[in-house]
Amino acid sequence: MAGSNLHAVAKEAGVSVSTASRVLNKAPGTVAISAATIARVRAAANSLGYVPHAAARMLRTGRSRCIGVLGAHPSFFAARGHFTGEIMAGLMRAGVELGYHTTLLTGWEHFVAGGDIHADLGSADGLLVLNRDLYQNPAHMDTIRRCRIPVVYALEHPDGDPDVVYARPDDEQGGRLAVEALRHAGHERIGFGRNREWQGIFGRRQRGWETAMRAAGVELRDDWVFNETPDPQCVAELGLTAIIGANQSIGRTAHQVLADAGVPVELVVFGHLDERGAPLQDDPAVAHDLAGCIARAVHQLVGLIEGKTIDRQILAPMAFHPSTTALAGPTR
Amino acid sequence: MAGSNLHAVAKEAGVSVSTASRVLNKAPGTVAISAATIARVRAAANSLGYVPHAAARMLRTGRSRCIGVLGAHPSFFAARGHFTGEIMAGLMRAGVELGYHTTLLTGWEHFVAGGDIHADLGSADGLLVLNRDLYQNPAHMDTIRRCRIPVVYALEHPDGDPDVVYARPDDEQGGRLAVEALRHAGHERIGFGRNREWQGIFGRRQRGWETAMRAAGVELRDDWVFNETPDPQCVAELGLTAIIGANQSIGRTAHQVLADAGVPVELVVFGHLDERGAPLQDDPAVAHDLAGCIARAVHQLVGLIEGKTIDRQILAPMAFHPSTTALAGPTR
DNA sequence: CTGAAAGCGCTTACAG
DNA sequence: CTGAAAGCGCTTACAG
Repeated sequence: MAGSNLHAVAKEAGVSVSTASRVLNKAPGTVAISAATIARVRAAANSLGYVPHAAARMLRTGRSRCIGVLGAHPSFFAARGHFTGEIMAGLMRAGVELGYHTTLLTGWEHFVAGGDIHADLGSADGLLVLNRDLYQNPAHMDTIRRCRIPVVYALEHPDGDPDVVYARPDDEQGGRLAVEALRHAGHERIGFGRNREWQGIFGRRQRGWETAMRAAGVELRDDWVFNETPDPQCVAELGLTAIIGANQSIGRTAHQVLADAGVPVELVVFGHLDERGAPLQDDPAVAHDLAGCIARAVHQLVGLIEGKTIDRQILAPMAFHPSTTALAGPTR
Repeated sequence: MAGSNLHAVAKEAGVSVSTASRVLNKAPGTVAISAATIARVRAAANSLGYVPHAAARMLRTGRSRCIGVLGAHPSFFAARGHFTGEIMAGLMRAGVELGYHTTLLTGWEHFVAGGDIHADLGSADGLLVLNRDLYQNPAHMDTIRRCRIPVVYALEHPDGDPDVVYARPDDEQGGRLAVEALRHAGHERIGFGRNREWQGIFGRRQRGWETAMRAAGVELRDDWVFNETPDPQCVAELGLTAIIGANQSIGRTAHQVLADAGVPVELVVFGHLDERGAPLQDDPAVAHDLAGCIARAVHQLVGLIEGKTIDRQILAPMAFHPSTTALAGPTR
């Protein structure tokens, strides 16, 4: 790199290495140093383009200012969709804010193959887990625990453990929001479409729907929930006039299938926002700020690393975004 | 981490730290060590769960086994599309193969804001540039050069510099491929649709189209290329029977606009493959293996870092993927 | 074939 | 207010 080290800076400033280190590292006021010394060391560091050697610092302090991100299998990242971009945006934003690096733990594949992730985690001060396969496997969890570094979960997280730290969208509240929007437009009989993926997230969205529907005094039946694609005849018989899609694709498909079968329904989906906060889908949607959520998780993690008190369980509220055309009322 | 160090391993094995280090690091046969010693050190390291301290090793060797990835602004990652996922997949694949970590240089935003990226690059052995804003700015290039670490470009790269190292899809060959496919179906008058984004990539695709068309003896005119959306009347007058879209969105839109105006054309787009190598779009497409390309770029970079001889300019061939329905011939 | 020693660059008690 | 010294864990000439 730049090549100059503390020794050179100290020499240039005419002070000892210790003093140079103190000037450059200690928060002003924390330690007594003369103003003249401070000025000379700063000037020397500047003129030499001094950049602290990260490895040396880490060896000494035991901190790398680097967090590991345990994502999913590459094929997940390679899946269609907006997902990865939001995650990246959140990671970078928080990294810049906090002065931390972000390492993709490329060892993940080794890890799930029964390999040893210790080497990969070795230089991370903390671990951000974005992966639900992981914590559902006790052996994997044990491996992570042995690393003895703070762990924060985003997106999905182990349930029922009060010590777990996470930040995620409030999917249940999102489900209630979707019901509210449709009820406001006059709908009373509202179905819920999901699939068997993402049990945690889709499950919470469904629970929100259930809660809001029950609160509105609607008698729910199991067949108001469909998997993947609804049966138009069944929807017609149940008299559903609207559906909520646990994601955009499920909602879109269901909407289309029903329309084609002459059973039109109104649709609200769970969707995404773009980087300017505008909804990414044309359908009316309940959406979360995923990038913001990831960024908050990183803040939690750095808080843990640095021993600060933090909110250990963050639920980020979702918001309803109407489409360009207002929600229509029941047509049947 | 695990807490045990070389010292502990050496003690357990009854050898010196030097010997333990040699056993654990030198390639077998490189250095003379007795078989018994090797066995004892290996056993000790295993039983203690020894993991080398990355920072200490780096401080000593000056190598971090970590490469920096200078991507784009988060808003780019957050854009719709398949892009980021393929990049991630390529990075992870190569990282695992080569035993290198991958650091997202979160300092990019600081960098373009005129900040100093040295601190971020400090611990990277090499730099992968995925960003075209960067090398078009002399000041940024200068900053990178001062880091004195090897640099490899993927996706886009500076033109005309014979020393530059890159791996990217062969877009020009892809353009020729698209023409071939359409000519094979009987088309002779083939237009090209692009926009003003991605000058480098779209320009090369266009150049491939030009080359193949000229080679086929077709007299090209400037108005066979349209920006964003074609003028149906113009297309009809020119007698174009097919178009090539520089990406899927441009191609799709143009195809639709022309069909709506009663000027149907056959369409081939530039597209993507999913992680199993299947095309991601319904239209007939010329597609590249972007993840593979990124992985090859990482291999180049690690080759440079480790002083091996490498292919300095890699052009990965693209392939034509017909859709489920074969290409139709000219209809007008 | 093996070990003792130096040193990578930094931070931090400790001693003035 | 400042400096000399120890030591983080490792690798590698150097000397046996």
